[in-house]
This record gives sequence, structure tokens and C-alpha cells, in this order.
Amino acid sequence: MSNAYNRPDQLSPELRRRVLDTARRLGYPGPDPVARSLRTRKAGAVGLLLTENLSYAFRDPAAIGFLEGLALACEDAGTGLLLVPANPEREDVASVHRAGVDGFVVYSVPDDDPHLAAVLERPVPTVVCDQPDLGTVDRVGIDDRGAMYELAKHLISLGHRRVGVVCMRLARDRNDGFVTADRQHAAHFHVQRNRLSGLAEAFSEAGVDWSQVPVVERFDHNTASGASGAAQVLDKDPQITALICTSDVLALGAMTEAARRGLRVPHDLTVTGFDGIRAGEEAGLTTVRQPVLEKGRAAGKLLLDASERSRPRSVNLSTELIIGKTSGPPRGGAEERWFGP
Amino acid sequence: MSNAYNRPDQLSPELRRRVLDTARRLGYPGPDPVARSLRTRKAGAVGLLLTENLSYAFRDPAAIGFLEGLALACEDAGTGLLLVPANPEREDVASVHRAGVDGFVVYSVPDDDPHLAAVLERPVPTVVCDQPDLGTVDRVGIDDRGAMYELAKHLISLGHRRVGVVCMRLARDRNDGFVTADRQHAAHFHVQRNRLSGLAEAFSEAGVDWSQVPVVERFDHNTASGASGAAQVLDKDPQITALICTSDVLALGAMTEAARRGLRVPHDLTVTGFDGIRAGEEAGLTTVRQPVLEKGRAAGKLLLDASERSRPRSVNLSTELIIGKTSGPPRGGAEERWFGP
DNA sequence: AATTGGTTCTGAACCGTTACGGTCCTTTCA
DNA sequence: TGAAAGGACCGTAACGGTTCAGAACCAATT
Repeated sequence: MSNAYNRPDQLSPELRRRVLDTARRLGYPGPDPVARSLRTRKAGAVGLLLTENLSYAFRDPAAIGFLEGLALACEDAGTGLLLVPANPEREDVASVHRAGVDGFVVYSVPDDDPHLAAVLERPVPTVVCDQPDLGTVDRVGIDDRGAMYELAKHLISLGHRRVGVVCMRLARDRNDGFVTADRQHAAHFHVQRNRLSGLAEAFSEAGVDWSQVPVVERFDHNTASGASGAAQVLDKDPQITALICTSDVLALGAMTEAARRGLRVPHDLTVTGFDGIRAGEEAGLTTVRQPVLEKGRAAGKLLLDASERSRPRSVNLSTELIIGKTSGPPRGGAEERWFGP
Repeated sequence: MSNAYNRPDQLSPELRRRVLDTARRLGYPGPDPVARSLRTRKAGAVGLLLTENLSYAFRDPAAIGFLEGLALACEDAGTGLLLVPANPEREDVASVHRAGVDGFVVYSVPDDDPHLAAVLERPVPTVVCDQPDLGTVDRVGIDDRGAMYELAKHLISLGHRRVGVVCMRLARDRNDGFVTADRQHAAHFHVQRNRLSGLAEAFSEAGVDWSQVPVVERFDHNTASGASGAAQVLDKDPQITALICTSDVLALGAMTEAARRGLRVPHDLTVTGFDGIRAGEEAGLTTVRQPVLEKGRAAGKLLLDASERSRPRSVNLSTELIIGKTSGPPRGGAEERWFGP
């Protein structure tokens, strides 16, 4: 029976035809994929765990790029890609337990997420992306800290000393407002924590007291958040000369807010982002470009490449500092500040 | 055993603790989801079949919107969403057979696609979207023909009689060039066929000989195709006053090409799209807006709503004609043409 | 003491497939 | 003609759960 469908060479064409005929006559719909998976111990799919509502992934350009890369890798391998529903509000990890997959890709979830813990308990290979290196599973990511450090150095060389920051959510709880030093350090999102830490390091080295720098957090990740975050920072300290955002989406929102206030970018205010999305490129945004598609593809390849599973691998992709039209020397000139009070 | 995990009320807490303890000690990783699926006859996932390389879906804004809506519906139901790899080049339907799912959503594939045929043979509920009504499975879509008819009427009322068309692929074979009347009629993509037919009907009613209208087809769906398609139409007949594109993405590309030629839109050339994507909105594109997200959500709901499975349902969502800044009367004025030779 | 009722626990059947090994039949060659 | 070899076919045992019937046990009632 099974052979008739899957192994035509194991039996005579005549028998095969007869088997298939009677199968059709009896209304047999073909081998059941689930039973096959049970027997062969292969599900033919990899699971993707996202921290957000599934639908969020389709709104964030960086996430879409990652998804595209991952889908590409899966397609090459003829594997399905299962989007696992993981509502961050409910702590319901049943969906992780229920997922019939040969492996998991975990993309940018908080490091204390119960879904992540549930994935790690499953006896299947796993790749984490934009997460801390767990040492036990494969990882792919970028040097968020170093990239942001470099961006900060650029701003510092332009003469910026009084800056503000708008960042994405730092933990699972909603905190739309200013961020304490403690919260920055304890951030559960690896990516955000490292970007902030890169900034803090660079500016501290330049003699700036980082604890005095206004850092505003936004739970939702969209341009509206970028705008309101920028407003909150500018209200707190109208004297800042640069607004550093930890994503392009936030930066684009910040630019809208700057325009609303009549601030010219970069003459009156420098704005920077992170990611290198298309819309940012079109706006001439100064940012760090990261290879989101490659990240997805690398994650997929790592997961599907059975060889060398001996010890966990860690892949770091390279980023590129893009100096666009939204960064420039602070109003009044760099020199004034260099030698000022 | 099973009860210890899933039915805590069926046994005493003491035994449950003991069972779970020894399970942990033996390194038992929890119930196997595949075995459970086999027994319960529920896979906990729905499959999505797309005609294109999986990764294409993440480049097309309309497809992303659909995906988002579908993901939303799945999330609400706690169901996974399996992206089934269906390489349109190879006729390999094994991926469809291998997919362990409780149902399929089929989105905009050619009506002669072998993958679609394979899905219909599987004994699971199916919803087709942007496809002809098969009568045997649920369907969700819009009135492509009527919407395009209305758009055409708008152009006709402005005075346009000499027009050109750029459309998406009409069949599985690549044909980057002009389209015969035969090919238009026999188009295997339901959506494109109906949009063209709506145009043909409206312009025929206005006395235009549709067989003389240049219609150019592009296999790849991106702005570059829109630009080159527009170029091909304009080269063939530089006198046309309106360029009708069957998608916003193509229309945006056409606008680029118009600008390259020094044609002002809409003064020298009217350009229209279809879909109502964000980028088109920002460009002030005249287009038909369709509720892509709602389409995805409706497809998911239809599939996951077990009730009233008696006879196939068909859902038509409504569209809206958006008159933007890219359409206007033809150069020389409408009247001149109305009463001209 | 026997019946009844209720709860907790155990064992076996079943889901549908694939892998494996054994039987049988045909062919080939000494 | 007989033995060996090989191909075609078939039967059966897992795979790892869920479910359900019924056994075992305890307490309360007659």
C-alpha cells in the first residue's frame, strides 16, 4: 500500500495500478501525513516562535525581512514553516507543546518568556535569533552593542553631547515613559539591552553622564510610538541636539514629530535609526543597516543543516553604518561645544 | 500518563506528582504532538498554499496584508499557520501531501495549478481566495470585474478613450509582452482575468475597440515590471492618455517611467492602480481599495468555523473606488474628444 | 454481611503509516 | 533436472499517544 504511493520501484506496475485503482474506488484519500510523521519521526516543518501577536510580524519591516529569509531557506529544503501562535499576554505554552515540528526558530523574544522555556524543553534542535547566546542551542545575530557604539561615535565626532533616546520595549510589562538605569540594565530584550549599552559606553567615554540622558521607552512598535516618544524626550529637554532611536520605524516617527515642531533635520535636530529598512533609506535616514533577510536565511540553514550538530554554533552577521541626511553637527557648530562651558 | 498531563482532575494530586516526577527523572520530554495529532485527528494548524515562491509573499504588500489577516484569525483560534512550500516551477505536490493540517487556505494560484488539485483531493476543509468559485469549497474574494468596471467608467467619464494596460501574469508560463485577446480570455489567474474583462466591457460600451488596446503582461510583480511594462505600452502608442495597471505596485512603477519620460501625471498621462496599498495612498494613486486584511481574516474564520459546513459558502467583500491625484481629463480636454473626429 | 455508589487506577485497543523480514514464485545456470 | 539466486509480494510490529471499559478500592446505606 505504502509502496504503491511512495516506492513505485518496489512493485510491479500492474499491481501498483490495481492497488491505486481499488484505493480510489474505496475513496482512500492517500496516506495520512500525520501517521506518516509519527512513523518516520519527521514532521517536515519547522516552527517559528515570535514574541508578538502573529500579526505584528507582518507590520514590522525588519520582521518581514527575517521571515522572508527564513521562508527562503525552508523552501530550498522543501520544508514547511509553521507560525506558532504565542500570545504574549496569556502564559499559555500549549501551542508550543502542540506544534508538530522538527525544530524551532525563536526570533527576538524576551529572555524570560515562558514560550521560549517551553521550546527549550522540547527535544528538537533550536536556533535562537536576536537573543542572548544560551550556549546550548544555535544562535544567529549581529553585534548590536558594537554597531550602536559605532553609531554613537559618529554622533560624538559630529559634536553631539546632549542627546535623547527612544527605544522599543525593554520587558514584557508595558512602560510607556522614561527608563531608569536599572531597567536599562535589566532589559529582557537582548537586542534593546545591547543597543542601549553600546550607546552608554560610547557617550560615557566622551564624558557624558549617561544617567542624565533621557531615555524613553515605547511598548508598541510603530511610527506613532516614535512620534510620541520623541515628543516626550523633547518636552523633557528641548536642548538636545540628537535623538537616537533604536529602530528605523521609531526614527521615522520621530522625524514626523520634529517636523510638527518646526525643527529642521539635521540642522536643528539629528535623528538616527537602526535596521536599514526601505522607508528609512528613502528618507535618507542615518542608521545601522543589518542584513535581516540573511539573518532569517542563516537561521533556517543552521536549523536544517543536520551536519555538525555536535556543539552549538553561533553566527554573527556584519552590519554597516549608513550616514544619511538626518545627521549633522549640532546647531551652533561643533567647535562651540567642544570648547564651550 | 496522558491524564497526568492533560486531565489533572482525573487522578489524585499525589499520583500526579509521582508520575510527573518519575517522568522528569526518566527524561521524558512530554507528550509527542504528532502522536497526539494522529490519535485526536487534529493537527492544530491550517495550511496556506501560495502560488509563488514563499518568499514572494513577503514582498507584495497585498499578500502581506492577507497573511496578516489570516494570521490574526488563526491566532484567535489558537491554531498554527503552516506555510506550505509550493515551488511553481517544479510540479512537486508532495509538500501538499505531506502537510499535517486540519484545512487549507489557497490564495491566488492559477486555476490549473497542480498544487491546487492536490489540495482539493485531500479530505480536509478548504477555502479558496481570489480564485473562481469551485462550488465544492468555500470561497472568499471581491468583485474584481465590477470594481474594475467602475474604475474604467470613471476614466471614460473623464474623457479617456485611448488607453493602455499593464497587467500581472496571466498564466504559469512567462510572457513578458503584449497579450492577445485569446490569452486575456483564457487567463488562468481569476483575478487578472476578471479585471481585464471589466475593463474590456466598460470600454467596449464606450465605443472603444478593445482588441486594439495595447495590453502588456509582466511575469514578475514589482515596480521594475511596472516601469518596463509602461515603457512598452508607451513605445507602442505614445498617444494614449491613460495607463491602467492591475495592481498598485505596477502603477507605482509606471509613475516612475512616466516621470523618466517627462510626462506629468495626471496632466500628460493618467495612471491608475488596484489594491489600495499604503505606498499608493501616499502617492495619491487613483485606485480600487480592497480590504486585504479582512480577506485573510474572513478566509481564516470560514475555515475554522466548524458550523454550517453543510454547503460551500461564498463571501464577497466590498471594494471602494479611490479617486486620487493621478487621474484627470486627458490632455487637450475632455470636450475636444467628445466632439472630435 | 451484602448491596450500592462513587472514585481512583490499570490495561488494552486503536489511530494510519512505514520498516523489516519472511514466503513464494520465477528465472538462471550447472 | 535440481539448486541457487533474485524479485515480487505480504504480514506484522512498532511509532506514542488518547480513550474507554472495567477492576479495585473505600465508604455509606440497607
